[in-house]
Amino acid sequence: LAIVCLALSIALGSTTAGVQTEIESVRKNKNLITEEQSGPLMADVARRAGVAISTVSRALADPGRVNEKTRARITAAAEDLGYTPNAAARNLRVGKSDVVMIVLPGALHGASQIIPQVLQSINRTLGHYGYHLMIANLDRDEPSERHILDLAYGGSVCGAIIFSSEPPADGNRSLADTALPIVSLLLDLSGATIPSVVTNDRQAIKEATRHLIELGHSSFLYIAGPTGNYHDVERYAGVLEAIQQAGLSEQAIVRTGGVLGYQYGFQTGVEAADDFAALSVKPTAVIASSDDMAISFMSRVQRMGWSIPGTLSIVSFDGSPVSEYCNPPLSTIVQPVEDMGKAAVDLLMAYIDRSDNRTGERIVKPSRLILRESISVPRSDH
Amino acid sequence: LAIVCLALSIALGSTTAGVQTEIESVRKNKNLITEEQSGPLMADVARRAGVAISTVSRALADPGRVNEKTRARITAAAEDLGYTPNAAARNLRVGKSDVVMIVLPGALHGASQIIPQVLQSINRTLGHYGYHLMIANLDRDEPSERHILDLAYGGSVCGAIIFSSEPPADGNRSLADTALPIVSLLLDLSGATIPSVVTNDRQAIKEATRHLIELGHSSFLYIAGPTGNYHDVERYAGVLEAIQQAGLSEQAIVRTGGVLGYQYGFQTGVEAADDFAALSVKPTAVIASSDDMAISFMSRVQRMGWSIPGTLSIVSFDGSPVSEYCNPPLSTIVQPVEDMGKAAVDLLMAYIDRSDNRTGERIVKPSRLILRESISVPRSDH
DNA sequence: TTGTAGGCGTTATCAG
DNA sequence: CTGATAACGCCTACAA
Repeated sequence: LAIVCLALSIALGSTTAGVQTEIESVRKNKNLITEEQSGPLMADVARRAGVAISTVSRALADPGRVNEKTRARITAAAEDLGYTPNAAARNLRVGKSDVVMIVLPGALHGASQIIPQVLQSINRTLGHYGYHLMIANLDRDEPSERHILDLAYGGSVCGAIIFSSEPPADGNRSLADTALPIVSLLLDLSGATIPSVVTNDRQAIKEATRHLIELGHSSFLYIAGPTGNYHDVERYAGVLEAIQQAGLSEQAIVRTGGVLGYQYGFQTGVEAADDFAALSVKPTAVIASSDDMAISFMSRVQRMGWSIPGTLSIVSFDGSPVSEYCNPPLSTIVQPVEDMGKAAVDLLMAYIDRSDNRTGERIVKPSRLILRESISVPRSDH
Repeated sequence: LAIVCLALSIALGSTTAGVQTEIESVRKNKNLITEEQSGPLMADVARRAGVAISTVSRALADPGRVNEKTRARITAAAEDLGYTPNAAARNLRVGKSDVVMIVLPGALHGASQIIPQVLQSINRTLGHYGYHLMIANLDRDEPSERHILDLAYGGSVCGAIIFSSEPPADGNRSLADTALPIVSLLLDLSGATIPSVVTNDRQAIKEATRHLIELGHSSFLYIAGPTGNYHDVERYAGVLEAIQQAGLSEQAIVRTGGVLGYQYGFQTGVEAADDFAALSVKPTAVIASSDDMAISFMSRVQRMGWSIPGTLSIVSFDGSPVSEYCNPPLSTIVQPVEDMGKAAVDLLMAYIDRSDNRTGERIVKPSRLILRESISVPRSDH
């Protein structure tokens, strides 16, 4: 006990002998075993300001409802003691926490490049609202999913953002079935009544494809992300629409990739390069569903002797920062990740505040094609 | 109330009429305003299993100290009801939370490439210990730092990992002064009695430099990270040691970069390329303190007509996944990020469990140079 | 082995 | 405008 108070008085710096006894007296009847470091309590602040605990609570939470003079005394006392309210106690009392969790996919696929940006944007926006961010890594195994669900069902979090993955579930519980406010980011789950913030995958890649067609390309290699994945479905559909509207048939596209379970997209790009090499008749343009794939594909294909964009044009999806510094600089569809992160938080906050029942709202933040040197007119040797 | 119970009985699926009344009766005297969704309570489980609340608590926390038969009844009841303990209540009672926070730097510098890996490694290891991970984004401004300190002082977290940044502080509080267990990751803060998990920045880059010297290089461009930064200091020192041991003078090194405040390292690399172009006598080798810098530098310098490694060799630091797919593939010093993340968690857990006073322990996980095609013997035209 | 009772630090209701 | 008081849901001596 002496050590605790000594430390405190040192921290407080100066004439704090009075404080020491005050705190000590409050602590007298505490269980001596549990007693460790925990900081000053609201009771300590109250004592120092010469008011009741409840008044301190009010002064701190709702400064309007307390006399200006006493409020000043109280905040001063709190400041002096370095008081910080105990979050667990508050959460327990009000039945709600101030943390939101983000569920990240275990395998990053193409997403690895943009995760730091998304996290930063989300966390910053949450901070603005006074909330904190908890990470839940979604390895698709039982203990990991249970861990996540415990957070939701145990009241540790008051909302969740699901990043590019399906809602986790174990035997009898599922994130989707909770009353917990949820927003899906990147994946469109609005059909399952989960509000979603997405980009226009299909439209954006359709326009990129149309651009290639206008340049004269008529045969394509499409490098797919994990088959069946929402993004894969949407993006391939976009390519197909452009092809068909140009009067070409689906035969104009060679599909490769599609393997599930790679940690990064790079491996897919490497294999796609081999697939390309094995083709008897080579497409003149490549559409990759992530920058990672495009980057490793380019690297391997250049090493095999093809030149980009001389004999092969390439465009991909993500807009990762590194794409600008590839060789050649990569044409890519830039996702507005910061916008999307912010929008997801705003949407989630709206659901939390109004405690609305969930609707299948959907917000679309358009992506935009950036043309760089990886694209040109097709080679003529074919 | 009826709605709540209806939802519950639907969720439970089958013959739950009895359950409904049980839960209802427990809830009878709850404040009807606060009442929202919150799941089944321990009291509900106790009632259903026909035992006292304390017995349920024991059965769940310490299965050994309860009769096997009643334990089975209790876990069955908990399972049926989909019971998940309330985290806030438990934390309040035991005076400790089960979440650890990671403090991330606001500006990512070179770190952007490895953050997802670190996060994943840390979160996975924490999950193994039964802990959760909270993110604290360290923008260097007052509200943001206060936000972080509230987490620590409010008992929201039971430990912190500081990733490549200085401990945050506001007026009277500092993370470093807390009794909170802290581990520094990447930055060596062991001198300030903060246990640290680091890599051998100096030694690793020294060996890389020595390798360049052995190939015949004797003039270098060093692209620095933010000046004064720990990594910058260490890495430059490593380069210098190698140079001097080879009998060369510090004049053999041209320094560039060093700007603080860039979000990514790419910008630094771009400027370094301009600096390189402006030099009247060109170095034959480049040492970049992050992959980001090296990548954008290569891109720009190649565009200016220099070939790599023909006229210029380059090596950098980080070992980001993309480095393998650069053009040419980039020689880089790979940091064992997953190892380091795991080690940081293990170390933190040790401090939490033993509630040791902090010592200045330091764990070094060696980095390793990977040689790829961006390095060769120097051009002879000089 | 199980039940009873008290308290963790807040907030919110109710009188004064 | 302020003070006393009762929960919030769980854990843990202590008693049975």
